[in-house]
Order: sequence, then C-alpha cells, then structure tokens
Amino acid sequence: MLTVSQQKVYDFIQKFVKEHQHAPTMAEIAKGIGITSRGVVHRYVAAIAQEGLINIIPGHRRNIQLLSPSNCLPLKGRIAAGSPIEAITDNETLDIVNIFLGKNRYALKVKGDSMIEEGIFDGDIVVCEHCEDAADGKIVVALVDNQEATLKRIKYNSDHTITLIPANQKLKPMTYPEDRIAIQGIYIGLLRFEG
Amino acid sequence: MLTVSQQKVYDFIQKFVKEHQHAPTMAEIAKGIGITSRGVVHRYVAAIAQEGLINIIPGHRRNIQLLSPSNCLPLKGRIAAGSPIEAITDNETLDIVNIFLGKNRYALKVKGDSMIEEGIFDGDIVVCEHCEDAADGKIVVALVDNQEATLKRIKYNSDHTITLIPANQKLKPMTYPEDRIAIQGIYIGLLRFEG
DNA sequence: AGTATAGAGAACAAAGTGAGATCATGCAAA
DNA sequence: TTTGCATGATCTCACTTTGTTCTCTATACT
Repeated sequence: MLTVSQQKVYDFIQKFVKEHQHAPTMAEIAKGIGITSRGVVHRYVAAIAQEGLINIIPGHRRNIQLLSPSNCLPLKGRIAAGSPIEAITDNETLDIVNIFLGKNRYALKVKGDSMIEEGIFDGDIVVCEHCEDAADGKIVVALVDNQEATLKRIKYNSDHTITLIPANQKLKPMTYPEDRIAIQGIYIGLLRFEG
Repeated sequence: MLTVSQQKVYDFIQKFVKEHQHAPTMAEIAKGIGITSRGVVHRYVAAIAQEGLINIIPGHRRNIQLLSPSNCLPLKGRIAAGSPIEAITDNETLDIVNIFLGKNRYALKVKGDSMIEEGIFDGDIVVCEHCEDAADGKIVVALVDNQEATLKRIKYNSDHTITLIPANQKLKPMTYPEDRIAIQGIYIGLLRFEG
C-alpha cells in the first residue's frame, strides 16, 4: 500500500512516461512533485518498486519501467501440498517477456528423457542463449563432433576433457576431449504448456 | 533498455530507412541527431544492436538492418540425447505472451515435491487460469475445506467424491466429499528460470 | 518514548555523453 | 588494376548527469 507521497510519485511517473515515452530522472520527479531532494525521491521509488508497480534497473539512468499488466502475470503466492496458499505480501508480478526474451535467445523442443531428474521432460521447450562458453556446472546445448547436439550439464576436467552429465540415472556421463565439444548455448529456462 | 540518446538514434534510423529505403551512415546519423562525432554514433549503434533492435554487418557501409521487435522466440528445432538438432524447416516462433497470458491467468510458485513426477519441481512457477470447474483428469489448484490449497490432478468419482492425486509415489491420493473441495484454477503451464 | 512519514542536502561512484584521433577497409572513380 | 576517399571500427580523454547512500531534521500519531 502506497503512502500519499508515494502515490504522488507513482502518478507523476505514469504521466511523465505517457508524455515523454521514457521514464523521468530522480531530479525530474522531485521537481514534478515539488521537493528538492533526489535522495527522498529515490526512497519513494524504491518503495513503489517494492509494491511491484514498477521495476528498476539499479545504477542506470531513467531506470524505471512501468510494469504494464499486459506482459505481466500476477504472482499470487506459493502453493504447497497440504498448506494454504501463502499470500505474497508484495504485489509481485512476472514480466515473462523480460524473463525469457533477449538477444540471441532461442527455443528448443526437448525430445527424450536425458534430463528428467532436472525436471526437463520430453516435449518441454527449453530457452537457451547462444554463446560459446559456459561456466562449469551449467546446463548447455553441446555439439559433439559437429554432429550430435545434446542438452547436458557440463563439467570441465583438469586433463582437458569435458564430461557431459545427463540427469537420468539410466544414462551415463560421457567424457570427451575438449576439442570434440562445441557449446551452442546455455540453458536459461523452461516452458511447458498444453498443446 | 535504451538511453534517451540511443532512442534518438534508433528513431532517426527508422525515419531514415523509411525515407531512403536504405540505412544511414554514421555521419548521417550524427548530423541527424545533432552531434559531430562518428565514434559516438558507433557506440550508440552498437548499444542498440546489443538490445537486439537492429542487426549490423561488420565492416560494410550502411550496414544497419532494422529488426522488428516481437514477443517471439525462434523455435530452432528439437534436441535429443544422442542425435543432432532436428532443424525445423519453417521459421517457427513461439509467442510466449500469447501462450501464457490471458484473462484470469495468474502464477503460483510451487513449494514442495507433490507433483514431481509430472516434472513440476520445487521453485517452479505454474501458470493457472481461474475457474471453478475442471474436466476429469486435469491438474488443478484445489482448495480443501477452504483452508488448504494444493496442486493436484483431479478425479471425479461416481459416489460424489473427488480424489486429488499427487504425482509422487511417496504421497497418497486423497478422497473427499465433493462439497469439501473448491477448484480455484486449472493448470495451464509451467515456467522455470534462473534467479 | 517509539514509530512512521516527510524532506534537505552532502558525498560518492557509475553511467552517459561528446570530441576527436587513428587505423582498416569497402567501394567507386580514374 | 590502382588509388583515394568515405566509412566503419576502436580508442582515449574530459566532462556532466544521475543513481545511490548517507546523516540530520522535523512532524504527526499512537
């Protein structure tokens, strides 16, 4: 719940964005609501962000994003077996566009059960980001001998080999010399839906 | 997220392309936005490319391609253990906004392992659609005795009872008289991502 | 007294902006 | 083919703007 001043700031931001197509600076907000201190504005903006009405990217200018309900799902709470839904106090929302879309991102449909213990099932869509390097322990799309592409967890060994570890007890980790493996992307997340 | 200057450059490029059918040079952009340094323009253009709004072909003149921003992820193909990525011939895309957003949709964070065999893990986000009825066999958010909300598969029995079936061998299905169960929504899909 | 709200303003680090030099290279004219 | 210019690419320097974090003060209310 916003205080009176916070509401004034929020209203001003909305008006400003509508007029200018971009967010105001702290100083502009301060002037707009009739105070002089950028620090105070910052405090208000942080509070509004806490309420889930805006999103801020720390450190950047004009860093306030109004969370348009059109791209956001309300995050209602936590659900667990045998307990009521824990209400989430902040009005959290999920901006799914922001989460999954980005430069060099792409989707792959999963076939097979090799990552089933990570909850990656046959038919799921994994979202990946194209890149050629990955940190140890990440799930990657790896190309072996320029032929076989698989989704596995990667482990770098000290003897210049790479082990690709499936998440399925029935399958064995495989180790290759590092020059036989090319990383095609790293796993970002997962989508699953009917149809 | 573009800065104000970057936005000016992007707007100028769009206007220029519309007028001339080809991209402007760095110098033309510089003149267009009122600065003199080509180097600065290059920095802006690189930033816009980083955002994925344009594409640049390094080294060539008038090398900027406008990309249409969208809510779609390219669906590159199928990935399976031990086989190459099956390329999908059509440039299929996934409109993730369309898939998950909709009237009366909301998200819940999953706590616990009661649906683990369906690949719904602790920490996952399930997307649900609010409704009061669900077809037999669907996964639903069910409220028991107006107290406990759980995510379970639903089964209607002929004796006016309802069985809620977890997807975890360790947990037992539970059967209730139908008046003790209220459906709060049906499961639409699942999101999982880092952070 | 204790708490919540509101504001001022200083100080700092980082982001953003711009100029201009320099090099490499494509492209078209000679 | 060669040459020369326009252009892209990269870099450094300087400067301004802005976000962020402080501390200090004041007021209202319980």
